Amino acid sequence: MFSLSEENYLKAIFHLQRNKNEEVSTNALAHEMKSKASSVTDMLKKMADKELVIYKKYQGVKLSELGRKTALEIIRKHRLWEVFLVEKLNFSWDEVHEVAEDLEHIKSKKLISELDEFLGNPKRDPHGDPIPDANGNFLVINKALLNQLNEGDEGVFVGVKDSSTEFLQYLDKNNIALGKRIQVVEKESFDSSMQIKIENKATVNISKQVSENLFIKSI
Amino acid sequence: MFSLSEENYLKAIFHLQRNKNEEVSTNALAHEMKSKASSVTDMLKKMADKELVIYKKYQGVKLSELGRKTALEIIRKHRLWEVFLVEKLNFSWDEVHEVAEDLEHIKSKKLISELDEFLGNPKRDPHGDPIPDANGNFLVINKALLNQLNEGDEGVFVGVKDSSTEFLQYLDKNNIALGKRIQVVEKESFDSSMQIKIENKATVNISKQVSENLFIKSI
DNA sequence: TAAAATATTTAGGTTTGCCTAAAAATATAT
DNA sequence: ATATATTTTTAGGCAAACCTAAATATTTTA
Ligand SMILES: [Mn+2]
Ligand SMILES: [Mn+2]
Ligand SMILES: [Mn+2]
Ligand SMILES: [Mn+2]
Repeated sequence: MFSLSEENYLKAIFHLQRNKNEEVSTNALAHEMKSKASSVTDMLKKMADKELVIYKKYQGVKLSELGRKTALEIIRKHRLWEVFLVEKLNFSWDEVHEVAEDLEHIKSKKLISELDEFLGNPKRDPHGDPIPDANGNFLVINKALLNQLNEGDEGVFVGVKDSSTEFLQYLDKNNIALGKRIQVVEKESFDSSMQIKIENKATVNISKQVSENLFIKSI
Repeated sequence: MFSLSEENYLKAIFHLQRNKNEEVSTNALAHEMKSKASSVTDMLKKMADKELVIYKKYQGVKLSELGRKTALEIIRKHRLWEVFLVEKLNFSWDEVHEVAEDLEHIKSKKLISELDEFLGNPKRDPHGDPIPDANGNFLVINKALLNQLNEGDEGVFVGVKDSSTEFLQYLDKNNIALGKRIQVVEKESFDSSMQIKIENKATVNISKQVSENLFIKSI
């Protein structure tokens, strides 16, 4: 249906749009795609012709309904494969992204619906991100970034914003795993670092860079 | 490492070479790749530069050691994915080929070694073809095509030569499945058709086209 | 063994998805 | 409001993997 490159553009635009309906800039997209602005302009013209995106010169781009639907299909596949790799093939959560990046482009309706069922219709991937169903619907959970909580607040760690290998390995090392209960013990206004308690046991000090990449669901 | 197209060429050359060390002709390869002779000549020059093949103008082509090793890696992946699809995702043996054709190009050492283990290190794929191990070694079984047997001979059905959807579905319909014992009841010299007995029960009449595509291991 | 048939290669294009450099539009600062 | 900086687009190219048509080699046949 669509080329590998088109699919990757769709995903990138989707992620840059976030929930909002905002336009995405050529430069932002070039950065996300690790490519050049001129290449992006090229591609956006082609994708607009195919009605995958709404693009107006100098005005940025957003996904059309078709584009959004297609992006969600790819994200569904990406996240299902990540679950497969972790649950069935002993991958750790910091190893799955690269491989899923390729697997997400395999085109077979049956493959993905059977995989979904084989995995027990999981609702979230190993990083806590929601897995869209076959119609593109997914659960939006009420979560906040840890750095927005106040002293004494507590909640459950439900997702990461940054899912780079380095960050995930840092979390492993500090025993910060999905599903664990986290309490803000102290906030240092000077550098925005935080002291947190994990599962009422270990107390760790984390930098602003860490706390602004952890999603917490309040309880 | 190598492009999707290069990998498909390697596999095609491997299959056309069969066990023999014979040269493969440009035309044969074009036919196998569903492409044109001129495109094949183009590609062979590039692949020879990369030392994947040994190619001499007008003389045909064969795989280098590197080419053979790489081809076997792709075949290993193809067949492991086929097993996965049949054993874990409820695909039937006539549905797996197309999807495996794409999955075989995913590049991850860990993925394939873990998949192998997850599947219990299978030795054959759903069509009876041997699965090479990580070093490219595989079992060669002593088998013959059914049409080469004589009246009264018997053996076990261990593989198909033609693995097209149509042929596999024909076999399903006639209850001819891998592992079943087959006995030649009668051979019609006129049209080379055969009457065979399956598991000492059903007697079926099969055409030459069928019998020359079934591999039998004598017992 | 020479003509005819067939197979293979070369020449010259196309499309996709990239690139650099230059031009044009938009945004920011004075 | 104008000058400057930044962003975006256009122009012109490139490599991969195809294609058709024409040229050349090889094989077959008479
Ligand atoms: Mn991708
Ligand atoms: Mn993920
Ligand atoms: Mn393939
Ligand atoms: Mn097979």
